[in-house]
Amino acid sequence: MLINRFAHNLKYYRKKHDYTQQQIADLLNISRSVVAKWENGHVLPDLNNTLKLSQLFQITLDEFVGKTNVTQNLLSDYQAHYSSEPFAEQIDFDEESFNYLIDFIIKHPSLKQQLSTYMALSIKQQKSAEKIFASVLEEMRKQ
Amino acid sequence: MLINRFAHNLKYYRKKHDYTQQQIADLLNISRSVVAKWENGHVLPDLNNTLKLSQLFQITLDEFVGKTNVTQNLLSDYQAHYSSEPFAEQIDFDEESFNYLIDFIIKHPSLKQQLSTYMALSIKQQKSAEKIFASVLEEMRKQ
DNA sequence: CCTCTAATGTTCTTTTTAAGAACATCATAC
DNA sequence: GTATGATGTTCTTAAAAAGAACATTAGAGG
Repeated sequence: MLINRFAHNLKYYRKKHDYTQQQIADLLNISRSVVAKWENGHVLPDLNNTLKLSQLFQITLDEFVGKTNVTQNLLSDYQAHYSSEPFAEQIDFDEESFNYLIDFIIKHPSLKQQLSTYMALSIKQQKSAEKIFASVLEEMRKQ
Repeated sequence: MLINRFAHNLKYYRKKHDYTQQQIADLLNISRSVVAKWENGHVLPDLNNTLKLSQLFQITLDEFVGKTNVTQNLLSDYQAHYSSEPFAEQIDFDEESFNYLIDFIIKHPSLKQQLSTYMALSIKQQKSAEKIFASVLEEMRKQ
């Protein structure tokens, strides 16, 4: 979902450059609450402001909206490693979403931490946890 | 002016691909006259439609809006994006565990599916889900 | 622990801008 | 010249975002 990807990326790059929302708002001559709504996925900005933000952060628009496969070089390493079946086909088939997944995790340290915790659990615990996650996610997906 | 550059580029690429305005409109599920207004610099499209157009024409968003200095090497982009703290150190120091994480996800399709579901939630829902996951994982880690 | 302040998130109203329908014009083939 | 497909414009409506005000959170310092 574009609005989510944009929200994540805006927040990520803003913090990376150590700006407050107010500072961004001042630079764009808009209200600070608008920046908050962009970052929380409530609204999308117009093209003008999107372009200005990309220039401010010195990233491409494609990166900003999560279009470019910025992790492609990393992924090609894994493709080489997993060139035998059946995983090669899996990667090829889901390449787009898989890239996004990697990028997402890189930008969400807390998620990465949770995944690390999850991986450190026993298999049995992992299965239990997975059932819980599945239920939670399914209920939320329905809303 | 962005609106002019966009207009010019849209018309150029549409004709290059031999589409009519009606065909573009059909692909985007919008009125044909809207495409005309985009092409004549009366209005700018939203980000969703801009992205769809760039994908349809297989051009970058940056080219579409006429943004300059877009030709960076993909690898250097990747390194630049992740080279500053705290993520550079994280990648450097945790590269092994990051590799393991990727490896783990590839080998657990159900986990990957759940992550995809998670990423498709709204930002608000993601935050709620994350709190639940954190609690569950913390309790399990203690056992 | 509490307090304070800066920073951020949300809601409701207003504003702005774009979408759409209808009409007008242009381009091209015959 | 006509006909038709394609495109351009105008006016109204709709949709989405902006903004102001309020609410909540995060973190520093005592």
